[in-house]
Amino acid sequence: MEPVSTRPSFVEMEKRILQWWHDEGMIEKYLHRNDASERRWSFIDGPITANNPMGVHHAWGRSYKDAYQRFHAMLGEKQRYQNGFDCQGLWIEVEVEKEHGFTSKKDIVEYGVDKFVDECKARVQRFADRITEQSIRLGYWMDWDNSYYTNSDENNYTIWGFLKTCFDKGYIYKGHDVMPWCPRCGTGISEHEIVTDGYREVTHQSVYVKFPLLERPGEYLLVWTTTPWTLPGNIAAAVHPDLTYQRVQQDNNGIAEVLYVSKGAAKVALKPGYEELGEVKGSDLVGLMYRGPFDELPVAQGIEHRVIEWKDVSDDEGTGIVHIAPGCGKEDFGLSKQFGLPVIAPVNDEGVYLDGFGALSSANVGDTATRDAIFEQLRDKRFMYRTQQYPHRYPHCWRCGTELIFRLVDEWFISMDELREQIAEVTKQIRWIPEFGLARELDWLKNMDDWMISKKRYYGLALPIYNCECGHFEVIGSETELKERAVEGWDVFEGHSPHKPFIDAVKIACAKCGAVVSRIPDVGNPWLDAGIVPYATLHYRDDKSYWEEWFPAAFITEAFPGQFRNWFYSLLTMSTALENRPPFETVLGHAMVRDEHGAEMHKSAGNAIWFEDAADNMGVDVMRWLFLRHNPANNINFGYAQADEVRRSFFLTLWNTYAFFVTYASLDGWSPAATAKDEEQRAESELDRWVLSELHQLIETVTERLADFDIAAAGKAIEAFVDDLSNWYVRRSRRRFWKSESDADKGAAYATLYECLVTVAKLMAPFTPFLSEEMYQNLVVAADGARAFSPRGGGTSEFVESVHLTDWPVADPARIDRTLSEETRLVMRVASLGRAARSKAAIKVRQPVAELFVKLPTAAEEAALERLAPQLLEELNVRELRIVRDESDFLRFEVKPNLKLLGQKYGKDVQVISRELGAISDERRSEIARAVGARQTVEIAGKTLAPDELLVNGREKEGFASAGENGAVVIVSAELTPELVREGLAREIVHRVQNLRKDAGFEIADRIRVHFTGDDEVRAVMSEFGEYVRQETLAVEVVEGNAPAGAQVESADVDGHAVTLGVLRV
RNA sequence: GGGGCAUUAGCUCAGUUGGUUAGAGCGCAGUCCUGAUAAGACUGAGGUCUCUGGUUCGAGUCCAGAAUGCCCCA
Repeated sequence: MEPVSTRPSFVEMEKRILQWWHDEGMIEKYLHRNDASERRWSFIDGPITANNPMGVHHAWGRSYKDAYQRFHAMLGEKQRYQNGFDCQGLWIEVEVEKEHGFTSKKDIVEYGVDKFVDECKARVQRFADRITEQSIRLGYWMDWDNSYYTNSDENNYTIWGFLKTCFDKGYIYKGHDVMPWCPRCGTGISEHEIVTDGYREVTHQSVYVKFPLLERPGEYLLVWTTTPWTLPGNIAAAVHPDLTYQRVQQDNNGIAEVLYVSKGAAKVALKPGYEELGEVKGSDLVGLMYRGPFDELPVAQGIEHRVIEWKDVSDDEGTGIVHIAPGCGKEDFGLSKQFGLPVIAPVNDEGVYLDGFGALSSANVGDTATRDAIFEQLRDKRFMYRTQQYPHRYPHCWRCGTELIFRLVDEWFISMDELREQIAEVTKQIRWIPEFGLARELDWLKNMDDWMISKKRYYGLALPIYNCECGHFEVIGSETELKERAVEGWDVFEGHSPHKPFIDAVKIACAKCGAVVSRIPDVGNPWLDAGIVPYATLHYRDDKSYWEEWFPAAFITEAFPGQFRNWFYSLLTMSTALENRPPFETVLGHAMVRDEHGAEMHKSAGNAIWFEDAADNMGVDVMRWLFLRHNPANNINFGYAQADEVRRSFFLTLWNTYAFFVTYASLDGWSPAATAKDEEQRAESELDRWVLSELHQLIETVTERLADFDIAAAGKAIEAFVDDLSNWYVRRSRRRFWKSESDADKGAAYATLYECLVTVAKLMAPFTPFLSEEMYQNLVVAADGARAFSPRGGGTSEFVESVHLTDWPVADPARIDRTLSEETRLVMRVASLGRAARSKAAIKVRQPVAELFVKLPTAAEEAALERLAPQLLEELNVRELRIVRDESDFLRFEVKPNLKLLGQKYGKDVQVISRELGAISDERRSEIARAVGARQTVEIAGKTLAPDELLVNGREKEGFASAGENGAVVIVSAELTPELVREGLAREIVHRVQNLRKDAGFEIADRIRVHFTGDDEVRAVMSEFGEYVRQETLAVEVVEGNAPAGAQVESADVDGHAVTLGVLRV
């Protein structure tokens, strides 16, 4: 074994191991270790967007992906290890547009769609390569040469097949509707994309407008809108028929005007100073005709404006009279169909007014100048009432940030009418972690609209929809079908991927009228690309038996914000339509990464942590541990402070235990080959038996928690074990390792600690692949123990060169002794109380005390403590343990009602019993305590109480240093004899000599000579305990007198005695 | 506007079917332990368990309402 530094650099270690893995082809060996296995575990990777480098938030999900796959690999299950990249869609187009400084779709067309699409593909490849590198640095072991790309032909054609199935079932239709639209990107944005990512708080200049009533000169409807650009599209005004409206009179520059406004809105909407003339019902206004604000425009000729009724009108904001522009709002469009209203669609796909809008034509609705021009016109035409700054949440394009508009368009949809229920049924067959995921998904399914699958863009799935002018449309389901149906352009397309522009060269003949039909120019919604993955990557089209073998996925995991309506939704929808089966059995969702103070990470805020920086500063094992031990349902506060906490309190604790082992085992020339003969001996050590019991319980727990997708609990169990191992097992066993003779007990200690360390390395391999490998290489491979060691003590036949090629540890029930675990827990608790008692008595632990008195609630605990007394006495530096059974001079008693039992039995009389017990005398209390101890009944407040209906606790009396909890009381005798004081002084001197050795930089095995001077007491101590000091400090002799030159010397006051100590290496 | 979740120490969070003195980690103060330990132990300071009402012998826990925050859907 190589020496182990106690000042490790985990980052350097990771880089060294990464290189070693690479040199040895270790990933390949891992990927194929279970090729011959009959057992399968199917994980499907949700494609990561190959549009930017990977961030630390991706590292969270990828830590889960890697850890669970590693776990199942160690279980011997065959896997596919296929990573995926999401490679098509608007997000990539937007970035490529930015690179070129494009501002609109026209720029793309001028540049050339073919070149543009090629650049999108190139960008995707660039970032896929980058993410691959980063993932490898994370220790993520995947079949990197076999990653899937959603822009692949297979992925696209499999979606074609899905769309064809939908078409055959009659789900596909062309919709004519008002949809959210991004004027910059020139495409519709589906509601799936808006809901969370899209809404932002903005302030708009809203406007109150007067619509003059035709039949009532001088009277006006007051309407309000936050989108003034829609006013030229106004057709109607809607009121709630049951709402009360006020007629008010107000002076406008000397002219009295009568305004209609809902009663509830009047105060907020109206300018101050008006006279109430009366009230009318909304239904009274219905049917009134008014003059529109832009009636002079060519497009408005012949349009009549009237008041309609609409139950959704409220007067919470605005005026209670709603401006209706059917070409500019979803509900408005619905009303136009209901009332047979005409529709004016004012803008083109760039948000620019069409011809026929007078001075507004060619103006962009996104410009404030356009808005101001509209306001100016309203003032000129005396329609303006007033404007008002209005803050509200408004949808924006989730990719480019432009404010969306609502626009009448033709888009293609998958109808959810029939699918909705089926998807819900499929969804219920899946295990959702956290559990609320199921409800969340079902809620989405219940409320979602039809799936808008078209996008008027360039780089994406070519929707295989062929829409003939005769009204007939068809969906092509595969490349072969397209070839068969092609009537022209196949030669142009052949050899290209099914992307624009080449795919568009292919035309088919209309099945109905025979006309030559082009593909619709639209591309597909990118979630189609990701949702088809369980089919496309598993050879659904060309190898059904392979597909059946791996479908459905046992497990998927992603960050859940957004995915309920994105990836999870598209997976469920597509699989339901194709096979009516769940595409995955279990889904683990995790929350978001925040900065170390809980704030959202933003590039602009400067609090984002780059993956590479985190890897180079905290190390990826620490990063993985941070993520994996966290409750996935909660956001994680991620930063260097948290990382350092993990590194110090967990990694270093484990590492130092490991370093301790290697140091002493090397010193003693211990080898794991000796394990077998140590086996018998260690059965005799309570400590060995205990820690092995804990270890095998740990194996059980970690195995079970990982199998149940609860890796955080597994991680916390490992942390707890490492803490016990270091702070109890090693601490209590230290002298066994340290003693100079190499006896059987020492061998047992080495064998035990060795088994613990090697097993923990394996259990941690899915979490911290680097640290585990480092420990395994040194403990097992370097020690040539791979052949000789197995946890069971026998020899293994095969040399296993990496921890990641080993089998998962199996718990040995024979090793588990739960009673011993509990008993040791009791000793630890009593030790803790003992330290507290010492602390109260102000007697430091180095000072021996004569007696420790312990009162325990049960006889079983008393027996256990007596049996394990050596551990306790040594830990607390006490000569004798005295179990206190009856009330004694040290104790007084507390007697309390057992409310849980008494409450159920006596109801409100428990108050009487409680009062009575609180008021009894000390003598009576002692009597009761004795009676309860003897299992006798007790009379309280006229009730006969069973012993278990009272709780008796011992408490210390005044004047004794003690501590207690849960019925256990621990007292130390504070009386120190001169002999004890001298021994304490001897121990103090030993401690100081040890520190001098350390300060002098001596090796652990170095022999020294100790020189001392001091007063009579010191001299007496040295004559009595000199041999003890010598042995403890590895001194060849302890001599009185000043140390020679070159010695490490310290003069100090030790417990009131001036002492000078010097140490010299011999 | 509708629905869901949350609110516990300075910060981040646990808290079992309602039960006796509400916990942990970090941070703070002091003491101690240590030839593996940059770790650890003990003690202390720090809580109107968001508020109001109700059910109950008894509420951090159950119910209703309010406030605040987050999420989902309009």
